Amino acid sequence: MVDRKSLHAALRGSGLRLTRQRLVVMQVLAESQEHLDANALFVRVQAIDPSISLSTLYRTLSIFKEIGLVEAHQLGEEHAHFEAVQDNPHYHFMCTACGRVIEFDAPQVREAIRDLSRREGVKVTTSHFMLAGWCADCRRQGKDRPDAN
Amino acid sequence: MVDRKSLHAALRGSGLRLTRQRLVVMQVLAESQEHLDANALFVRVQAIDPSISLSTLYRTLSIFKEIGLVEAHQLGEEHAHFEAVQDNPHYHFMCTACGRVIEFDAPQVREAIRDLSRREGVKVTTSHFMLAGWCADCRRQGKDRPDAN
DNA sequence: TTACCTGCAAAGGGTTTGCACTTTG
DNA sequence: CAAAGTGCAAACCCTTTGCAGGTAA
Repeated sequence: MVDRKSLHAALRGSGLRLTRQRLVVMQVLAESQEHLDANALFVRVQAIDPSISLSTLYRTLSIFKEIGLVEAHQLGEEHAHFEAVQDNPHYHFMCTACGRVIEFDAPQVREAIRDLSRREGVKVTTSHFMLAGWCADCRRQGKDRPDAN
Repeated sequence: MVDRKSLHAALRGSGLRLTRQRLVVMQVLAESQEHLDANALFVRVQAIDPSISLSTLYRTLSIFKEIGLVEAHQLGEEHAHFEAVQDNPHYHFMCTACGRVIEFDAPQVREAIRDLSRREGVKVTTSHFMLAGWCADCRRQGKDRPDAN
């Protein structure tokens, strides 16, 4: 979803236009494997085109979210982080000591969704599964045992 | 955790005091089965004691969260909602059409956490699993098929 | 008595919006 | 050309904080 053509198509489908600004935002999203917040994205966007404003970034992210091109996460109870949508569903673990994010897949989550859908008759369209704790490195350094200091 | 005594004990354990305000907040939390945001809690708190301020409510929620008496959730990408901690872990489904929240348990989630911990060597301390979509009622009313209108 | 806690009002920080101008299709 | 999009600055909203006066233990 980096190329101009498919982005153009995705937007046109909702009566939206492809602008220079939206192309830049999508490019930045596609290039960032990390999960960036609006500010971090803004820095990268401005590196490409300093004339693009923060409001436009927010408006663009909101639109991309609506048409399913990006997802927003609330990592570690903080403010929103954004990520370009990928093929395989995946989830996040965040280390509360060092901030590292581990992406992982969990087929059990899909099972749980199927169970609930069957039991309650609901139709699930969005799922968030987010873990936090200590990563292996920080545990090794004893950061999970504050008493040991 | 409604009674004065155990709340007092829980607070004392962290060098905190039991005040009139904290007792009222805990009472409101314990009485609300729903998941209320700070404002909704504030209304109920004020119904009991109009002199309690919003800042105190926030400070109290923050303290209760720290000592593990309440949990905060980000339902439907909105702002924080609070809930008194219960015995059995449970998760939430929110209907995007009518706002109804269904609580459910999902043992698979615990499996997924075990898997990740084993695979990555992490220690999970917090887990959020949140689903959204259409509830059975709203599906019946065709709200999941906007095209059908 | 002395930390700790409170209410108030003001500040904070991320996000949204009104407006006049520009640009896409 | 009409409708949609943009930059700017101000507004918004939820939440946090400084402070001077209370209050639990």
